[in-house]
Amino acid sequence: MSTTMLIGRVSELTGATRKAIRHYESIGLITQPDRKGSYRIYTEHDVIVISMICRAKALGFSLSEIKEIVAKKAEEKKLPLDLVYLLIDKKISALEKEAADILLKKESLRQFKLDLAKNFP
Amino acid sequence: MSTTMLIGRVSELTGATRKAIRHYESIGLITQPDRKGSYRIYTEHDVIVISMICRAKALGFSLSEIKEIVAKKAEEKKLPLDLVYLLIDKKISALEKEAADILLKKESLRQFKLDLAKNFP
DNA sequence: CTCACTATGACGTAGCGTTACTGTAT
DNA sequence: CATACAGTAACGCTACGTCATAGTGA
Repeated sequence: MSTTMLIGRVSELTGATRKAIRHYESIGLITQPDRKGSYRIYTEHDVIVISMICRAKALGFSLSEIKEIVAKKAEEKKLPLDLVYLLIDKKISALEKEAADILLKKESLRQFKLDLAKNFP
Repeated sequence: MSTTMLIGRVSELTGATRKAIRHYESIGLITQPDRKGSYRIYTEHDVIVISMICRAKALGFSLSEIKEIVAKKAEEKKLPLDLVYLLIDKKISALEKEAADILLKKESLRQFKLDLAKNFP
């Protein structure tokens, strides 16, 4: 028999807020849990799933990207490694572009400051 | 007498879309222009202001930050240099933090990929 | 009449946060 | 009765994009 818990406990264990957890449910990212009366009842498996969602989010994946992976995993009954690798590589490329943009912005800002200092002494 | 123009021309000159220009007006970032019938009439000064908004946005400033500067400028009747410098420095610091976070994420992604390859051979 | 431009207004986006009010009792 | 936690619904946020519909005439 597995341990079950209410949403508050899941929130504590995963770091996701109760609101976030309900949100994931509302967009179909996680399955609708059983209810005890009106209260949602979660299992340890739910905790694992939600924890992985949090981890993926921290790595920069959007909920729709995560949903895409979850959907394909359910369909193929195993983690779609090719898709995951693809998304990771795309994410890394995007991050590299972001980093380059940040450098450019920093330089622009420094220059802008110098311009101001020169024009408004 | 100064040149006047309709919103489409302003859009061409500044790079801001017509929708964006109306949006700036709706949030009070730019003043309401005169109308010829129902059409908004802009001056060259408006073009300058909107261009600067675009530039500030490209540097990473939010519309509310820009509005803050514009408001104080109107109040003091000159560019609030101290505020501008402060915002620029804050922006640079934020960018540096972003850059550091990006490096961390990239490393995490690479590690995650290695973990996957190891656990799903 | 048509073309090109303009106007308003409402809904959509991402990912929840924040009330606001009500129901439940592991 | 009070407390702590659960529930739903709805608006807020950022900066516009995207229709839909209608008016104008540089």
